[in-house]
Amino acid sequence: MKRVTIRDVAREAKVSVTLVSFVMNAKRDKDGNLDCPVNPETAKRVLQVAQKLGYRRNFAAASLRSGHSNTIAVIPNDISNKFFAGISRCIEDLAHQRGYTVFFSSSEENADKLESVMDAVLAHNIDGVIVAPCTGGEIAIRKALDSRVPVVLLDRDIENLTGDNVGKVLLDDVAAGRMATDLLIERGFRNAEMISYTLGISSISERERGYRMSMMDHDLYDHVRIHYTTYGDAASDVEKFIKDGVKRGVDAFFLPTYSLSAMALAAMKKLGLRTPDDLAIVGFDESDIYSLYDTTVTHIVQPLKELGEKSVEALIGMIEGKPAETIVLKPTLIPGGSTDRLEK
Amino acid sequence: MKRVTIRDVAREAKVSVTLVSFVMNAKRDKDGNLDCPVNPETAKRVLQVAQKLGYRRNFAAASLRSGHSNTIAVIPNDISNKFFAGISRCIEDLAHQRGYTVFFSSSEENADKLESVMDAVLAHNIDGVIVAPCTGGEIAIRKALDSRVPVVLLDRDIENLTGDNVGKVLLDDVAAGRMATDLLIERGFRNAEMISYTLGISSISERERGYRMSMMDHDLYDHVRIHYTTYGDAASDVEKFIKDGVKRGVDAFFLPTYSLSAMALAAMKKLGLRTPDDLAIVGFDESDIYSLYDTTVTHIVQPLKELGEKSVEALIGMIEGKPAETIVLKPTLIPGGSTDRLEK
DNA sequence: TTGAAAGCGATACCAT
DNA sequence: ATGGTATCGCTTTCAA
Repeated sequence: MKRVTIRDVAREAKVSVTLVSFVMNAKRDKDGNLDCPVNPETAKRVLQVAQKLGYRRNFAAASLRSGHSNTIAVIPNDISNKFFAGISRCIEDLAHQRGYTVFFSSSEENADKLESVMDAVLAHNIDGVIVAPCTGGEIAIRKALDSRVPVVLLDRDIENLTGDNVGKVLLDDVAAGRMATDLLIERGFRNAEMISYTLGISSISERERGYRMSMMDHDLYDHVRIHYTTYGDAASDVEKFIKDGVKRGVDAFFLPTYSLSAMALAAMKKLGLRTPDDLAIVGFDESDIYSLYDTTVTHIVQPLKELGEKSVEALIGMIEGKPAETIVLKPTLIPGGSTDRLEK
Repeated sequence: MKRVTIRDVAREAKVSVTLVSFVMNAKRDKDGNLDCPVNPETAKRVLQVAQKLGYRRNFAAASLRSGHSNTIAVIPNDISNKFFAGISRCIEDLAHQRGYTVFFSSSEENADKLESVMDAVLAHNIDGVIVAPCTGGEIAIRKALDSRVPVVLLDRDIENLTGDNVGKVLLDDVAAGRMATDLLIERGFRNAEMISYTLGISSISERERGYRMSMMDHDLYDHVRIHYTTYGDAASDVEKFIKDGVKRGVDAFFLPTYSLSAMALAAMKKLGLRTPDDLAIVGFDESDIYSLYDTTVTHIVQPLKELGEKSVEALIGMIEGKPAETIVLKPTLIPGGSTDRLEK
């Protein structure tokens, strides 16, 4: 089955290739009419012939000639991460609806991988990129900007990256940290500590900032303590932090990512600690485990759908020449049993 | 910054575009030498100039001319599904290593969506497709085959789809169903039932077959019972099945997918039932909840890495002209507390 | 080992 | 409203 080209359609419909091209690119307006300078009769005939012959546009040719591809790339830091799995779907839905194809490729929290993905992206004439940058990702992102490809930073900010080709869709991470800590304090857990990653990523450090601010506001400066770990060491470190913490009289932990939350719950199970009796817990992001753990877990959720959709809108806006936007969305706190006030 | 083309490089290096093309496409052999009919000196110069000018191949042009794209598409039924999130990464790693770019797009368990994704895929000159078909996906897949694009069916079989352009990488689902049921019976849970989807998908119906076979082997024919639900109704149906089951004296349930497992555990929590005391449970696929639930949950895991890698290998093999393969991999059973033998 | 030139299949510009 | 044609950047003969 040889490939059907625009020329075959033109010949069969007895019109020029130009006409066929017009028709194939015409968008339907709300009345279902083709909005292009073509006689409706002719257009209909072309459409029928195209259908009959099984014509399919050759993207490579279109992209080569026009310089754009109607394709955007999404580069999460980790595709198997529940947060991004959810967001991906929203991004894809909206982008598709706007006539864009979406291309996913994870950076796996690695700057070199991000750079190689970015090279592929640029080689593919991709019109715009949504990226959750990993540490050191600035170089790769500047490559895109140098090639005049607009970028939306999703979830993680790089502060000294700005310009009319850089949009941002972020969570109000300070508010998230504050919310979590405020709740703990209000419920009587005044000795609340935090476990965090030494990742150098804006979202996490802002959550830390929120925690600190809340503690200060409540005159608990002396109790501020953030324990740091890395991806590799987290499992054992978290267990250690919790064990030591309980010994020292810590009554609550705030976990600013899903992975830390899961590890904390696992560690508590292993250590035979119960929540909120031995330790109150505030986790992050949505997960089945929060509702199925021995006690339901209080956690902070991000507005996935909005994050995804806003980033697509911002990106397509930029592709179409609108100025870059920075959008900051609010988190929500879902209370569970893990922060119930203790009877004294 | 205007785009640098092969011609710019040729001019600067004082060679023909042909030479540049050769050099840019040459693969390095194990000694690091470029395997192409070009003087090593010249090649080196070309490479340097390309580097200096910041040359990047224009994929659209290459693909238009050569007819292939070194790109494969992966179409899972649900990208936010943990099983596919894990497998995606393995697929991407290996494909990338083999010089292919990977393109993900979910069918969301919807035949129309699959068809539209497939259209996009075919329009993009994609060299091959790995797909986990949803019900009714046969039409879309035949489209690919009609265009001579090789396909690998991953995880789910369509039996009457065969040919030298159709590879298959599947789990031995009958064995999975058998394993689960054998374990239950061996541990004394003879009144084991199953909850399943009316999806018409091979993997699930084969798991049912395994369950039935095991029950028959143990002369428990009278106890065979499979409850059916749909995605939409699952949450409430599962709860109902479990509640009724316990009343009727059912002592175990086998849940043949992750989502059913999660819902069963949630339902039990809600109904105040404990495992294995009130009901033994065998779940499917990996999840944090299996280790963090009140009692650890026995479950069956699929060899994600192998599934991913075999499918890439099979597909690339077909792209390069090798015959199609069918590969069936074995599941593993991870015992947990949810099937502990009850003291009488 | 090197180069010239012919397309791949669209789009875009300029005519009509 | 419709058509002619140059062109996008590369790969691929074929010839030197």
